[in-house]
Amino acid sequence: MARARETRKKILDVAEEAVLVKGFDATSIDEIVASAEITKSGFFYHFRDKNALARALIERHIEVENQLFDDLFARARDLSDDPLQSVLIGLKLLAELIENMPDGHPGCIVATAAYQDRLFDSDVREVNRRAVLGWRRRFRTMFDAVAGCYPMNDPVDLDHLSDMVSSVIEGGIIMSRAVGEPQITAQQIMLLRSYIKLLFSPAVQ
Amino acid sequence: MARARETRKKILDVAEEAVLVKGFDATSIDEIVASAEITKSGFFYHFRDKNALARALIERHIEVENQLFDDLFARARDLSDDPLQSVLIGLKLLAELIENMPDGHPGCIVATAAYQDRLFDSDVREVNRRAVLGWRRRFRTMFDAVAGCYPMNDPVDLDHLSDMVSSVIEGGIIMSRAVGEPQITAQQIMLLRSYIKLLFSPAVQ
DNA sequence: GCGGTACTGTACTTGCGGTACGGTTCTGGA
DNA sequence: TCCAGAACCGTACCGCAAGTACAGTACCGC
Repeated sequence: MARARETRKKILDVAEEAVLVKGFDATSIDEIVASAEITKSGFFYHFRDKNALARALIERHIEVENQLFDDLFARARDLSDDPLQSVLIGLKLLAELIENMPDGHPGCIVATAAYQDRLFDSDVREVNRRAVLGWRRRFRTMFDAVAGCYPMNDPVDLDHLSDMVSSVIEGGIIMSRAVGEPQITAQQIMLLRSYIKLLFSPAVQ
Repeated sequence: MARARETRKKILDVAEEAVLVKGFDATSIDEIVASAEITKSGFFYHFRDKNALARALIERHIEVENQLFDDLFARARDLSDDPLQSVLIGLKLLAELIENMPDGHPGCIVATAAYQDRLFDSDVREVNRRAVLGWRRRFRTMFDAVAGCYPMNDPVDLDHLSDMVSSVIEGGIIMSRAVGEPQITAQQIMLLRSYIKLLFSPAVQ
C-alpha cells in the first residue's frame, strides 16, 4: 500500500520531468520505467495506459499550481489591505518567482493537453477544462474586490480580465520557448500588472 | 514541374487541415497520403521525412499570416492617420476576424512547434523562432510610431509590449481550446486593445 | 503461513515512421 | 517523334513504441 504509493509517485516524478523537457508524446514508457527503475508490467499495473498517466500528471500539476497561487496571493494580501495593491503585489511576486526559475518556467502541462487534443481522451480534457475555469473563478474574486473599491477607467468584462491572467502566462510560456528567451513570461506578467494598474488607478501615476 | 507543385500543395493542404484539428503527431502519413490521393512513395518523394513536412507547413503558415497582418494593418492605417488610432483599429479588425471564424481560430501551428520541441529538429525550431521575432519587429515599428506621438502613462519596454500581441493571441487560442469557448481569443485581443488605449491615451476616457 | 498486493519476465500484436528499390507514367525539349 | 528525366506507384521490409497476455514471484499484514 505505502509501497505502491511510493512507486506511483516515482513514476509521476520521472514522467513529469521528462514531459516538461521533451513533451508528452516524445516521452516513451520504456524511458519512464527505466528512470523509475521498474518494469513495463509495473507501469501498467499503476496506469491503464498513457492517457491515465497524462490525467494523473495534469491533476497533480494543477493541485501544486493551485497551492502555489494560494500561498502567493495570501502573502500578497498580507502585505497590503488594499485589494488593488495586493493584486499588483501578487503579480509582481509571481513574475519574480517565474524569473528565478533556472531555465525559465518549466512549461505548463495544461497547454500541452490543449494542443494535443486528440492525443488524450475526453476525461483528460475535462480535467484540463475544470482547472482553467477554476483559475477564472480565482482571479474573478480578486478583481471583484478591486472593482468594489476603484472605478474602472475602461469598462471591461471581469471574467475576460480574469482569463487574461492565465492567457498571458500561457502565451508568455509559448513565446519564451519559441524564441529561447526565458525572461519573456515574467515580462508579460509585468505588462499585465501595468494594465491592471492603469485600469483601476484613479490618478495616472 | 507544375504537376509536382500541385501535388505538393495538395499534401500541404490536407496535412494543414488535419494538423490544426488533431495536432501534428496525431496526424499519420498514411492518413495524409490517403486524403491527398497519392501513395506513401509519392509523399516521400516530396518530403524527406515528417520534419520536412512540419517545416514546410510552418513556413507556409507564417507567410499567410504575415500577409494577413500586412493587409489588416494597412487597412487600419487607411482608416486613420493617427498611429494610436490605427493600432486600435487594427486590433479591433483582428478581433473581429478571429471572432467570425466558424469554429474559433483554427489554432496556431507555431505554438504546436514550441510545445513539441523534441519532436522537431533544430531547423524547424529556427524557422519558428524567426517568425516570432518577425512579429516583434512588426509591432515594434507600430508602437514606436505611437510612442512618437503620445507619452506613455506607464513606462514599459516597447519590445515587451510588441511581444504581448503575439503572447495574448497564442494564450487566447490555448484558453479557448482548453475550455471550449471560441470567443475567448477575440476577447483577449480586445483587452490588449484596452491596455494600449489606457497606456497612450492622454485623457482617461 | 496464507492470501492478497505489488510487482517481474517473456513473448507477442499492432500501428507508425521510414527505407529500399524496381517498375511505370507523364512531360517538355531536341 | 522520341527519349531523358521528373513524378510518381507497389511492395516488401525494418525498428520502435504502445499496449496485451499471462504465468511466476517477492513482500507484507493478519
